[in-house]
Amino acid sequence: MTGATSNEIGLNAVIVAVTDGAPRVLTVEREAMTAPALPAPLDKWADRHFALPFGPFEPGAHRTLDLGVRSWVEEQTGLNLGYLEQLYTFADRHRDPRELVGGPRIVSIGYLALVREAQPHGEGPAEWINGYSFFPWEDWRDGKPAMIDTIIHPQLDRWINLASNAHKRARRAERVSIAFGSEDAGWDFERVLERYELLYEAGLVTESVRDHAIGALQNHADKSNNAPIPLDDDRLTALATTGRPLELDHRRILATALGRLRGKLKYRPVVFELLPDRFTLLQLQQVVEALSGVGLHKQNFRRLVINNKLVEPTEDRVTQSRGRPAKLFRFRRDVLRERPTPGVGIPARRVTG
Amino acid sequence: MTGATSNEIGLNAVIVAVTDGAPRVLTVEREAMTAPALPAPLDKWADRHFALPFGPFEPGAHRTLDLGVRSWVEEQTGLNLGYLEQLYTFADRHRDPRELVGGPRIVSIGYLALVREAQPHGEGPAEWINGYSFFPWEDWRDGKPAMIDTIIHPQLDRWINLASNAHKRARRAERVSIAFGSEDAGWDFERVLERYELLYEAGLVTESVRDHAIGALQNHADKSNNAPIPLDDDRLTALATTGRPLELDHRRILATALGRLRGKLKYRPVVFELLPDRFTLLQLQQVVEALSGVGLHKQNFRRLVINNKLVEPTEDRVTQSRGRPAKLFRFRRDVLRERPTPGVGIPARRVTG
DNA sequence: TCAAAAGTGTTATCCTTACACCCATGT
DNA sequence: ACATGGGTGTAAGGATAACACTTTTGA
Repeated sequence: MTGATSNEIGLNAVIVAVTDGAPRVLTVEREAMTAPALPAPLDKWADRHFALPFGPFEPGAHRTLDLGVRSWVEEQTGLNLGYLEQLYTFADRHRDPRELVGGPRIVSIGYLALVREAQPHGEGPAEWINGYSFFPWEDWRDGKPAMIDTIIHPQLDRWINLASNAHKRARRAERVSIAFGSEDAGWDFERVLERYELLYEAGLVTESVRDHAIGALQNHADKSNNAPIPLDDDRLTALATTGRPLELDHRRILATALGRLRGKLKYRPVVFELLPDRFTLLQLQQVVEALSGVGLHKQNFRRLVINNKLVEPTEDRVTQSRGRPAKLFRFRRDVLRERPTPGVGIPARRVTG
Repeated sequence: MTGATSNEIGLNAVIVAVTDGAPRVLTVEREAMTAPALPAPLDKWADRHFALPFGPFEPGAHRTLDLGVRSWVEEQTGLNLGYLEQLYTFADRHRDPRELVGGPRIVSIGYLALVREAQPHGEGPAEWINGYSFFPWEDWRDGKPAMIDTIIHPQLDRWINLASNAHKRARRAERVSIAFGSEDAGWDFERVLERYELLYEAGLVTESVRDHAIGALQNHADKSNNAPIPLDDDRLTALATTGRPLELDHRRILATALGRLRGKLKYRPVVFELLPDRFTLLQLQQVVEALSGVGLHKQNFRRLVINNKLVEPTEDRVTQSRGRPAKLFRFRRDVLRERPTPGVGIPARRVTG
């Protein structure tokens, strides 16, 4: 039994903005907490280590968790958070490997914050990073990413076959087909977390190799007699393409956030938290596309948001645009009172890939 | 500053079953943590004090939070939980009033569990209680509860007018109309938490009076110069009809659970966790009705679940029924693989009230 | 004049809702 | 026979998705 017997509460914030058509996530750089030597194609991540912003929960100072997050985010980055939502509380054993050397169990309460633009931060080594550099398989705006068929699926198939009996193979196959789609199903863009967890379990993300190396593998389901996953060239190539790692289980927290945000788009008007007061319909569409990771059908998108009375036109028009000047719209706050679930709707373009 | 400077982690479980057409919640009875003298119509709650089951999080013994919940629930009640989902983490100052006398800040991680039937518990003073006795205004199966128009709305209107300026009154009015519906909006049965919080703030539930009496009012927004809410006869009558209180903020946790469960019905096949392996469509409908709190249109409900391929018929039929024997159906697990959001759909009957 | 974007119109199709009706069994 | 619940048919209305097309600007 390696379990810690005390615990500590931390707060983690996933702070999201959308700029230049990409979802950006605020990260902080810091010295690595745990840096085992990693095999060659993964050493590109060896120099700099990024984490989600985090801070302690101080019961004496913080009346609520929300206020706690707001307060240290402002201190650390100068950002004044608008929309803020509790995500999930993470507390798995060994999520912080310092437990292995006597450290306490760290319970982290994850938060999702949306800010209007990626202003530069106040002080401290914070940096806005494109969200899809952590999840390259999630961005379908230019069609299905090739890596899904060339790399992920073959590796997952191999992982399925490494299970120790037919029943376990079937379970793995079912999970893969739910998470990554199949003939009859298709891609469900909300299942970000399920996909990340599957890749972690299948040993296809850097964190998985790292945690394994230091004896702190998160998912213990595989203590069973499943065959270990050989670290051969194919798997190494795969590992080099599955995106940028984060410290501890922060990429899992980020996956939780992206999945939640994608789900929420459909039934709550959260996009507007990321847009200026007045915006064009194209801007609105591009923000939705950036977050949902799918390309949208322009005409139908416009009609949906207008028919659903989510926005109202203003008198003004954009001038310095490339084509015909667009009307500026604003969010119609009254929908909140009128409709139970005022989301944006995701009329996806047919995927050509 | 009355803030505690240390904290402790607890786990709370909302354990739900549906029996005899009512959603049941497992509660434990215990000596009151805080029992101020309450005005007359409220003393019916003075004898016995109920709370949600809770237990400590033990980092040494519990590999994950989920496993922690499962383990002490089994110990305390003998129940073997099936479906289990993390709800929310509660940590507001004074949520446990023992903080006022030097106790630590208690951070509670709330869980929702669904069990197949309300079997009697193992040991300990646990009891299954009808969920709507905590939220009488949430049960619309026999039409709109009269109390909404006769009691809640008048009292909320009064509360709106107690705000100190026009802007605050407008904010309150908007919140009321979103939570409780209005001409253009209607009742959104998922907003259970918003409604409970509004009633708490407006001083219309017992907990609000209790917490005020001991100086631990949860929502501090009203430290402002809003007029206090007079505790006159009308308000006392209202308080006597707004349902059974729970210890601490457990009714808030319960409201969170019910809201989440109602939302989830629509896009995840969670109902089946509450039903036996094989069931009739009427049973299925009644469970959905019990949870969502609305009556459903029989024919359309049947077609929806069948067309959506959520269930498949078995060979067997029920025999001891009143009318024609019904086919027994079972959950079609394959939908999980086939459709992204396999929920039940809520084709409500027109409300006649 | 052309590219780039804004914006309109029109279908086919599917899903939902509502209503009407018949069927099988126990009392 | 009739009450109770099981079960089917159908048609109207609305929302969505797919398509084709026009308009207004800057370069």
